[in-house]
Amino acid sequence: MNLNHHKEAFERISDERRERILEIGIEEFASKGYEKANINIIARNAGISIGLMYKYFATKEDLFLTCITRGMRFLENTLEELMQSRDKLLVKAEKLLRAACELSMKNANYIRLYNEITAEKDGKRAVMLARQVETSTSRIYITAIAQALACGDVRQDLDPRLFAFFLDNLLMTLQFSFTCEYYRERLKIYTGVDVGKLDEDEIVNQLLKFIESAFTFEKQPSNF
Amino acid sequence: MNLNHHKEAFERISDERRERILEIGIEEFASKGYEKANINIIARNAGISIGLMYKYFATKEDLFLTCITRGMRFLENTLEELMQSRDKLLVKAEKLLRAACELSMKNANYIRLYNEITAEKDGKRAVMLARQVETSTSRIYITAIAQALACGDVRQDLDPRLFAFFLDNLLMTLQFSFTCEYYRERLKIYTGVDVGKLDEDEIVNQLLKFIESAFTFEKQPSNF
Amino acid sequence: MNLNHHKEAFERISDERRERILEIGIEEFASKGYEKANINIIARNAGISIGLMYKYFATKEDLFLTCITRGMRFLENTLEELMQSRDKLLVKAEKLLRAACELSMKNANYIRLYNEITAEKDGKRAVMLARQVETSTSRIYITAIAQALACGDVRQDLDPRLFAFFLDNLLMTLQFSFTCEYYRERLKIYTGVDVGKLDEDEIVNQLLKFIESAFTFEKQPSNF
Amino acid sequence: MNLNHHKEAFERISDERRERILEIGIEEFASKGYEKANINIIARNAGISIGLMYKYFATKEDLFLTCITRGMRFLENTLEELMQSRDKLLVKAEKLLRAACELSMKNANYIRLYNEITAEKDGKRAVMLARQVETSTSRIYITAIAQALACGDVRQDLDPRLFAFFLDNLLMTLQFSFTCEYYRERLKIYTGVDVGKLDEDEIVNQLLKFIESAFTFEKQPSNF
DNA sequence: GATGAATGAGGTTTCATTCAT
DNA sequence: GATGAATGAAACCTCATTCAT
Repeated sequence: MNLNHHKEAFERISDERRERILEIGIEEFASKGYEKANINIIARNAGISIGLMYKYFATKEDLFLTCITRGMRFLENTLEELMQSRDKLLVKAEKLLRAACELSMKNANYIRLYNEITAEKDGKRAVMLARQVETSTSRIYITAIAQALACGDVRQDLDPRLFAFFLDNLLMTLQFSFTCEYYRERLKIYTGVDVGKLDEDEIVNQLLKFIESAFTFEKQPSNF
Repeated sequence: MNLNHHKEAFERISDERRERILEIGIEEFASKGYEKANINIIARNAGISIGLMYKYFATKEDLFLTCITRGMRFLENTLEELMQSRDKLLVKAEKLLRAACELSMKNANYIRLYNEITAEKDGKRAVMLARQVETSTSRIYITAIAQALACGDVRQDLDPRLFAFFLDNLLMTLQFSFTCEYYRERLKIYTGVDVGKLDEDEIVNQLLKFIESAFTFEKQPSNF
Repeated sequence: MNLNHHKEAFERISDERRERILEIGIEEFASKGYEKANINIIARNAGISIGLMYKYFATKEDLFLTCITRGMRFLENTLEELMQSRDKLLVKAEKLLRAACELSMKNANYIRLYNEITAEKDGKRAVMLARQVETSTSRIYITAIAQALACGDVRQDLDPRLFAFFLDNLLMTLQFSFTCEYYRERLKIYTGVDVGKLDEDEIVNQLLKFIESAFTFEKQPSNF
Repeated sequence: MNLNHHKEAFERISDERRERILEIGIEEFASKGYEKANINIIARNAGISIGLMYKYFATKEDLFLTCITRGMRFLENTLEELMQSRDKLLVKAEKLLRAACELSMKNANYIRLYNEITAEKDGKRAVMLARQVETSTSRIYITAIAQALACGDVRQDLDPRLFAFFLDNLLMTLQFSFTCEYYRERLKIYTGVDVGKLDEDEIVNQLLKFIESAFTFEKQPSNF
């Protein structure tokens, strides 16, 4: 699995230029989607010639993949930082949710980019992208839950892998709901609240309750 | 909100042909995405000329919207049928999860199509699509949860709208995980199990636990 | 020179339907021009099927030519009627001008159709059209002027053919100026008067002066 | 009123290429009309790719408008040069007529292009084109006639705006008659002379008489 | 005679990619 | 290294015309 989708020349340029190209690329791909994004426009907005762009990236796809790598690494780093604390799982979960809100404000494009790749149709590319993006993230979640399980902090009948999966599903959709057009409208429909007047704290609090109960309570035999 | 995106002529043709066009269209849009889908290919595969296609639909977008309407209505009907029983909420939830699995086998393309529209980038179209797709669904969930709340079947501190939202998030991602390339690989990474060898029952069972606890247990004061 | 551009079947239908088809056709060709006119729309507006249209006319061009024939014959008849009086030339001229105004109100589409054919680019079709439309008209003008010349009603140094030509040029452009989009705006620019507030009588009076002097006064030797 | 209908890139290319593109474009539009003109053919004939054509012009219409602007500016300049002399009106008129003949030989396509726009059916475009083409021209004529009126060189009862209008009508139709297919055949019919054997001088001379008398003689009371 | 569903060639436009300078 | 002019395949869409019923 090679994460390098750029040519050598791209490594030799100044950090500033490299950042600018990726930032502009992410903005374009996140706001228009892969197909509608225009590499000529990215080059212009980044202040370099299209010819130079092709000195850095062999194809549009390679530029896209490099943007993805960059964006997803950022999200991953944010996650890693949060999760390496010694907090209990649900404290981490709360931090995660708060961080998700903050990311949605400050780094919406990274999340939109993530949304774009979750809709990838090409089988091979989807597999490659998923491995690149999800491997490390999933490990972090699974490990944390496994630890919590070992400590007895969570219900003993849960499967760490699957509960990690459900947890990430909730986090992912929450982030999409704060940043991506379709999901934003969907959230509005569910809450009945107009966009902009959304009480994000209330959502986080309720989701926290949801997760907390899901993770901690085992069902007792009942007629329920 | 007009759900009719076809021309009159489309209503006059045989059911068989109408179904065929939509089926082929859904297949194309679901497998390639809107931009890469090719209406010439859809026409050819549906066994009609491109000119005739344009007698039925004014634009590629209209064909797409008609496919969406068709696919989403199917999913909605399936949901409605399930939810109109007098079962308790968690029984319904289990039925939902089982149905989601079945849908993913038999009607994968409908779900892939849904996945495609959740990545819509154009603001106005996203809003239109979300309203068309989510309005009825959200109402069904919210109503069911509100009833359960009234009956005391679920924890009293939950917000029906938000819990409906979380529930649908879990269901939606589950379905994507069974049908869409990226999500499938992601699920594989989380479970560590090779695609095809997936024990879907185990996933459903765990998710059911997850949901059940989330919905029924209120946290008691603790040092947790 | 065959003026029949329709199939036999077109002669066998009721006058009413024949009139309707031509009227609608003239409307479409006059308002959109030949290329943009849509024969399917003409059929629909005329209340017949497109198949039947092709029973009456072999091609779009044939329909167009039949519309032309019809419209131009009407203009020709109007002219003939006016000119067969025993009035002096300038009285006829005045009648012509008044008639031109009236035609522009009541039969604008015929004149717009005439305008359309004056822009014909295809050499052969242009020749055919000109012969069909101008032959009789020109003869009428030339004859009238020749008679006036013989009677001594007009200056003796004029060439009847060329003065007929100039006269018709003035009449034709006047009619275009009352009915065709470009010429209407052009007239507005020349007169400085807003469309609709145009004093058509004043224009006719001035043009009459213009023509009268042109036709009647011979230049005397002068230092002018 | 923006006369710039090209993209920036069109300004950066060599004069030679710019001229070639416009020349070829004018040729195509003049000979086939707007609808039938084919930009792929224009590009090929101009020796550039279709992609490059679209680097210069956003749409077919923009290319057309740029051709128009170019052609009409040429005609306007020619007129301006002629009319800025201190000659008396009728001397100018004669020069105009002679120039019209010459233009018809050397720059027939410009006049054919003018003919094409006079048949414009779309209201808004017609208005825009008329303003672009006729504003300056009309002013030149009107001013010249107003001056002649002030000097007593022409009859005192003429309206400068309308007589300018009539004069231009005669000039315009004369030019069309020398260059445009339909009008050429029409002229042939009026004169009875075969194309090519036309005595243009005789036409000009007669038209000069026509105009001269129209402009200089006031009708005296008569029983005419 | 009458219908209108069906055809498909052809035109406009986009944009990833190349390459001479 | 850097430029950006140039390419051309490919997609959407229109509409004159055909033909089975």
